[in-house]
Amino acid sequence: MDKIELKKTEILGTALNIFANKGYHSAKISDIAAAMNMGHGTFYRYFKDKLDVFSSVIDKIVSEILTVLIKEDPSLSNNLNEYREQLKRIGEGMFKVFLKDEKIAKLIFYVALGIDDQINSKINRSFALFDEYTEKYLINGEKKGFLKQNLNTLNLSKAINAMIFGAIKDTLNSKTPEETFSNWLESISLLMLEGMAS
Amino acid sequence: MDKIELKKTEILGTALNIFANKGYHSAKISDIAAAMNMGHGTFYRYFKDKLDVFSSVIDKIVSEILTVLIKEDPSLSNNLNEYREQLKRIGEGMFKVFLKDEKIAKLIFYVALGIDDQINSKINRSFALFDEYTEKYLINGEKKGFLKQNLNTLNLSKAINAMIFGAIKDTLNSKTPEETFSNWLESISLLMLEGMAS
Amino acid sequence: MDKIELKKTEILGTALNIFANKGYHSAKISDIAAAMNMGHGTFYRYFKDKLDVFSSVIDKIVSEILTVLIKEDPSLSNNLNEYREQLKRIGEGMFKVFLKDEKIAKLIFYVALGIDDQINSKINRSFALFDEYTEKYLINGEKKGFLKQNLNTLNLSKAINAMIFGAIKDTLNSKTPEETFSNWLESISLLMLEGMAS
Amino acid sequence: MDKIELKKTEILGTALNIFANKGYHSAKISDIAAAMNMGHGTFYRYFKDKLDVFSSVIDKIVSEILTVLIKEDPSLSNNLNEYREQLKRIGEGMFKVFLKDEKIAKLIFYVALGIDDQINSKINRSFALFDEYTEKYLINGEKKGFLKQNLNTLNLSKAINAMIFGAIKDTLNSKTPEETFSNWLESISLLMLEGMAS
DNA sequence: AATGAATGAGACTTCATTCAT
DNA sequence: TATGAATGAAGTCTCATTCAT
Repeated sequence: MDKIELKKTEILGTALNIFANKGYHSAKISDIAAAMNMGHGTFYRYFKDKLDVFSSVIDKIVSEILTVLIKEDPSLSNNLNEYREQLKRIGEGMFKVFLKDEKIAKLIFYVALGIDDQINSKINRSFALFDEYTEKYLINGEKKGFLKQNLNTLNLSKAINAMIFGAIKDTLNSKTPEETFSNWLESISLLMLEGMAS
Repeated sequence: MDKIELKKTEILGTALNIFANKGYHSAKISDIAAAMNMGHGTFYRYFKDKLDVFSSVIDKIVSEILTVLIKEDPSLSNNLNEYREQLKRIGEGMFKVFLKDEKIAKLIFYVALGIDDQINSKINRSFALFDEYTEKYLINGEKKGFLKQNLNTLNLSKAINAMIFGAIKDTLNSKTPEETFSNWLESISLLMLEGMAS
Repeated sequence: MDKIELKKTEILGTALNIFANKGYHSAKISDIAAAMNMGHGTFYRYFKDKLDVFSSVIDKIVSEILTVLIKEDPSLSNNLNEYREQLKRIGEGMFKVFLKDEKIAKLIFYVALGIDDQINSKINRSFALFDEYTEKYLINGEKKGFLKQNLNTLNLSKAINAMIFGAIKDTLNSKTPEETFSNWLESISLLMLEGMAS
Repeated sequence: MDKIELKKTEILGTALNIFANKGYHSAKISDIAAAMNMGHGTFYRYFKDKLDVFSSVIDKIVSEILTVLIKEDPSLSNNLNEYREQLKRIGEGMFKVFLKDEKIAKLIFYVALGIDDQINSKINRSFALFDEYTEKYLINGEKKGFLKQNLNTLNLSKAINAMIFGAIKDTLNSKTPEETFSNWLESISLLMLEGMAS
């Protein structure tokens, strides 16, 4: 990574913080530059304009998340118990990515929405990727026989991810994030596997 | 409703459209005024400032949603089949509110986020109300015995609502909204009641 | 005085208060109308525009002051002692006019300045009248022999009036107006008659 | 003085002219910017807002006046003749400050009044300083014996300053300022020292 | 005669972006 | 390469004045 790439990365980190704290419109280029201890004109040597940094911040976040996601092999689990374990691991991974630095979740779930159509579809595409990935687990479970057959796997994946993202948003506002998230995981697990019917 | 109240309502409707189309920051007061065929100074006879209209738009939406929600009596269903029917009715109610005019969903789920702390907490409070309301159904099911006992009803309600809101957002982007939403409902229903485990 | 004249007078009184409290630019026509319990459109039936009321308020004040001034006959006093008495009476008259309703002084000495050239010259002309009137006393004193001969009466009148207006302004800001004003009168009297040289 | 300080000073000079010509409310930021041949956004790099420049203009004027005032030592004169000479010098100093650039007097005596409470008290405080300074001369004269004993020095100082400021205002409107001011000084001197009584 | 809804000119202020140094 | 002074488009809001009722 050359010097320029290095500086860009540094700016992205700073910008992420500022955007998460202030929102897109209230964050000023000069805020970012000031936080970097550089003249705000210098900013434009590294990014075309404000939307360019923001877009890059989103890119970086999405790719980080996908990196974590990909670590786990969807075809690993062979029975319900192993799947339960796997779910727990995935959940913990998500927790680490999103909540270790809550700025990331704030950006993806709040700040990035409604700024620009390009950003919108970028985020939608990422969520679609998440959905596809989750689906792989369901397909594995179907194949291995520990999940029901003929599930509408894509739809179910979307529903599961909706719960996961709900968990993350709720945890963001919680004063006891670890506990909150763990409660969510339990509920999600119950709904996914046994359902609530007696 | 007197003349002023009437005009305010009319402005609110127009503002909802403009905000949904352009987002909060890109929507100009003069856009709203132009769409109403009135001078932009006139706007300020009816609302204190930009945030005031926006806030009022949100209020109106939330109250409309709650009105629909309250129509259904949570203690109505006595067994799983009746509950399934009820779920379907609720889903269709939501569908009508949010998707009849997709602007409403766009505003609540995209535009309103991250503008202002007051707006944020207003929306959070509404979501909390939705959660409480959903919980009533679960408690009824527990009491009547067609749902498992000792469920963590609040957490489960949040998870269920996360799915419902996920359904709405997904449907917003869909080209065949009715079908999309109906698929979602089926998946939600499966997860809620039986789960996916074989 | 017909009905219209009556209403105009009433508005002038109200306007005087509002202008004195808020200053010319911060006082709104609607403030005046509201204080009169009338629609602000009605205002324009009685006065051409904002400057018109303000100008009329000034006119009214000036004419009131002149009325008080003229009451005293400059040629009344025949010796220094009578003149001293007369000075005291004049001072008390000023005190009554300006300080009974301190709004009047505030308007003339603060609010009215720098609004408009026409207003400026109107006020300057009034002050010139005061000067001329004061001069009559000096001329009388000269003639009667209790003042020095060959005084530059006009200049001295201006200087004396400057002190009197200084007294009024200072008294405006004082917490013990009566005492403050009486101290001023004493000093003015000393300077006018004996001077400070030992 | 660095570059920024230099530019601020330049703007202050321009602003003084514009405010004196148009008055506070009619003077637009864009007037100042145009007179400086700069974009009106540039103005805000140097001053927070309109009131900020105005306040700074006043500060500058007051400090200039005080500088002139302090030059003369109140304890310098030892007898009436020396005091007369001194009075003349002070008068000429004032004349130079205020009337060399009549804008200054216009601002202090007309424009600055009634804009803002902070400005008001700033100006009142300056006038109080003038009074205190004038009082020092009287006290010196009392001590040296060429003025009467037991004078109410503060009150007399206020009265004297009122005459001086009256002189300045009158001179502002005069077509022969030097002559007008010199006439005033003579009258003031007469009143201060001998009085008019025969 | 009285009203007050409507108007829009006009002023302030912000901040992304440019560019000369 | 870095800077930060300069810019001006753009948007919010106010309020004197008009005019239809």
